[in-house]
Amino acid sequence: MVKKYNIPVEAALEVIGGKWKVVILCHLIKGTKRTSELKRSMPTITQKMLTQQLRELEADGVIERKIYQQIPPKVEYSLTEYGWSLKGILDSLCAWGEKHIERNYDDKSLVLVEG
Amino acid sequence: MVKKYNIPVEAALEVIGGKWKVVILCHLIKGTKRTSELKRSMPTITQKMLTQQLRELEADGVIERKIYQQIPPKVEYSLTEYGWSLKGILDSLCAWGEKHIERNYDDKSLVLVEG
DNA sequence: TGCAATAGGTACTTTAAAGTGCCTGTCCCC
DNA sequence: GGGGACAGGCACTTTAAAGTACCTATTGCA
Repeated sequence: MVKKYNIPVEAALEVIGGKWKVVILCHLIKGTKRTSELKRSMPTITQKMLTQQLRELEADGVIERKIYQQIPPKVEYSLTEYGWSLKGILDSLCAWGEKHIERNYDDKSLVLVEG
Repeated sequence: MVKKYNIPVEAALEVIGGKWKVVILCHLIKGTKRTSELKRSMPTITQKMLTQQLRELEADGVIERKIYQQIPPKVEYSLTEYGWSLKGILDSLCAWGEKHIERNYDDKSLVLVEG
């Protein structure tokens, strides 16, 4: 039985919905990142959630995982060509988030960590 | 204590995140809608979730609630000016969802209800 | 007279998302 | 030889999101 959508946008939400995926993609849009770099960029994500979300994004074809056969392990994540088709959405979301903060808080350093 | 964001896009997700808000906004972008119209457009949402999400969107200033003092009750929802600043994001999300379905399914009528 | 339509409210329960804690293995450095 | 960096896996638990069920009120209509 195939998943049914009442409106096509639900298909997009299935790929980038949830608490972390958009954030991860916003980091990867700035360039290829190692697992540990991503983790440092997202201090509150757990190792498990990071791996899980990366796996799902990979399964949906929007990111790519490159393993370097070395010790200690090195794994890099980057957007696929298909993932780059999300760039417009991600850029707009980031910009809107900034404007939203400016609109709602006089001093945005109050809401942005290390801001 | 104020909520802290590690990256501004998190502020956007707080407003339009979750299972229903983007879908609701995608309907309202087509024009003002009554509660019952929204409900009919989203057959699987429950009355409670619809009301709850509408209240939150209203509290965030992206939609407006207009009550007509009549019996039976009539309530209309529409985007506020601030809500319209989301138009670009919503349009792109809808378009991406459509392309994603076309990319992943040969026959999109299989995944779109009443499609 | 009894039901449908309208737009909810509220208490409770379920389920899915997210988080915790502990485990692997190898190499380098102190 | 103990600890950290690296990239996870796995079992379990917690919490937040979502869903169910039942309640309000008024009017018109069959």
